[in-house]
Amino acid sequence: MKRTKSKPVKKAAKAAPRTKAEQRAETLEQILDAAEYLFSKHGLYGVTLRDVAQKVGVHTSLMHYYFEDKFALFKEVFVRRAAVTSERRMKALDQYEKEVKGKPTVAGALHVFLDTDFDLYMSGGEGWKNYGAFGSQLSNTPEGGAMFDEHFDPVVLRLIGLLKKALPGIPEEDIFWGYHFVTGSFMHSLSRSGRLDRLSSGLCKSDDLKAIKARMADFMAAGFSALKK
Amino acid sequence: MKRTKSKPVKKAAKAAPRTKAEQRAETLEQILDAAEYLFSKHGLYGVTLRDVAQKVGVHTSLMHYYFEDKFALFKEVFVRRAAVTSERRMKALDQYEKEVKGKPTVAGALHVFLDTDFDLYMSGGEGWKNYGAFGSQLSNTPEGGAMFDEHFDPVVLRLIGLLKKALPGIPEEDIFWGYHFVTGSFMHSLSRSGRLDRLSSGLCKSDDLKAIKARMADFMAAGFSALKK
DNA sequence: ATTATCTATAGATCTATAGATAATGC
DNA sequence: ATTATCTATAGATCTATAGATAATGC
Repeated sequence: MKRTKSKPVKKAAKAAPRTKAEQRAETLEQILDAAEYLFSKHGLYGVTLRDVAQKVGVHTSLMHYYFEDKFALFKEVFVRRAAVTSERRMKALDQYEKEVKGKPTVAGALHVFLDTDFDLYMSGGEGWKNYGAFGSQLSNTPEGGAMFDEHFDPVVLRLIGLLKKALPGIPEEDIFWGYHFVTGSFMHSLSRSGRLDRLSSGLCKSDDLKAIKARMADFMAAGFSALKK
Repeated sequence: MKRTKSKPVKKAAKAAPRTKAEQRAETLEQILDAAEYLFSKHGLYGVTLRDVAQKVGVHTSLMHYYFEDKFALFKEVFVRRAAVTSERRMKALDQYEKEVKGKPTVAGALHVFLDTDFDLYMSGGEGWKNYGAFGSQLSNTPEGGAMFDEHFDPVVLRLIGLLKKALPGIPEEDIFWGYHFVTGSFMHSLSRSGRLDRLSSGLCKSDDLKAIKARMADFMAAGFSALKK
């Protein structure tokens, strides 16, 4: 199963970068973008450093100039945007709690947690879409586990805290299970795998994040209410 | 990131198989089991034919005797159990519809669809658990899409049909979106990634399919009810 | 003077095939 | 006589490094 190689993405007539620092930053970003795209399609082991270099339009050995090895590149792809989304969500949850004066609802907290990220993936450009697919693959992977923990657990625990406040009668483990369902659906949505398109004969498009955002938080909030026995 | 090689799994003192057909079947099964395990950990590209051969305890070239190439082996791992689960679920849904005399409920249909499979993964032994992790990785992958479609769409459309009956007022696309959420959570559960264990400080175990089965169908059924506007 | 990029290449896999050997089957 | 398994090996990558060249920086 030979994969079709993608065309180099580097601009033919690149405006000469002024300083070395700028050039470094530019090349780094191009490498990370190319790697992100390729990893999102084929995973860590399905991409070679040569693939990445070719897509950027530079020599393979440059990969080792900027990154220790392939796994270091992979981790950097993960970390680069993980910091952005975590911070955004954390701030949004802080603000939400302030707005509701410490009395959150399940639907409210879920809307903030999910919609904030959906907005980012919807309007952040190709890079963020690729990152979503990249992360969704990783999330169902043993290798991915540890990376998610380190970078996302703080925000997730922030959300869990709000859900506990909103659901005082519910056993803690039920809230974790509820979150487990939420994150599975959310990650699957970011994969935009195209399965739903074929399953529904085109009625729904799996890359229609707007449609998903419009439904997901309320769907899940209702689910939480079913945990009350 | 060198992975630790797993020990060969072949019995030291294997009871000599009687016929060639039996021997063939036995070896095939060992190869598929080993491949299933390894693919579930590292994905298609993260496993070499040599890895599989070593785990079985035979020579690499035997892989090519039994399978055209690596992808053929991968597909066979997928197909082997896909047929089993699809048929089981299909029968269970048929029986359910008969029992309720053509008047299904959302919760009822989801319980049959999900619990039937959870039972299989819970009591089917190591092989089925590995297959669950294998499939969950695949489900968020572009490569996986097409394979799922072919083998699972019929049962899924059977479920969708029941949900439509149970929710006559709801637009068809909402039902597909609801299913999208269900399958994301379900597949994530089969990954048993261990993330939830760490997130919840051990309160929940991601391989506790019994706990998931006890909550998921009702959680999702409540979610569907939120789609009514 | 320092840093970004490329050339050349070693060493380690990996896939796949041809052909030999060992075990079952009439 | 046929089929299961192994030996040996070709050819194609892949990662990683050493050292050269080209571009910026004082």
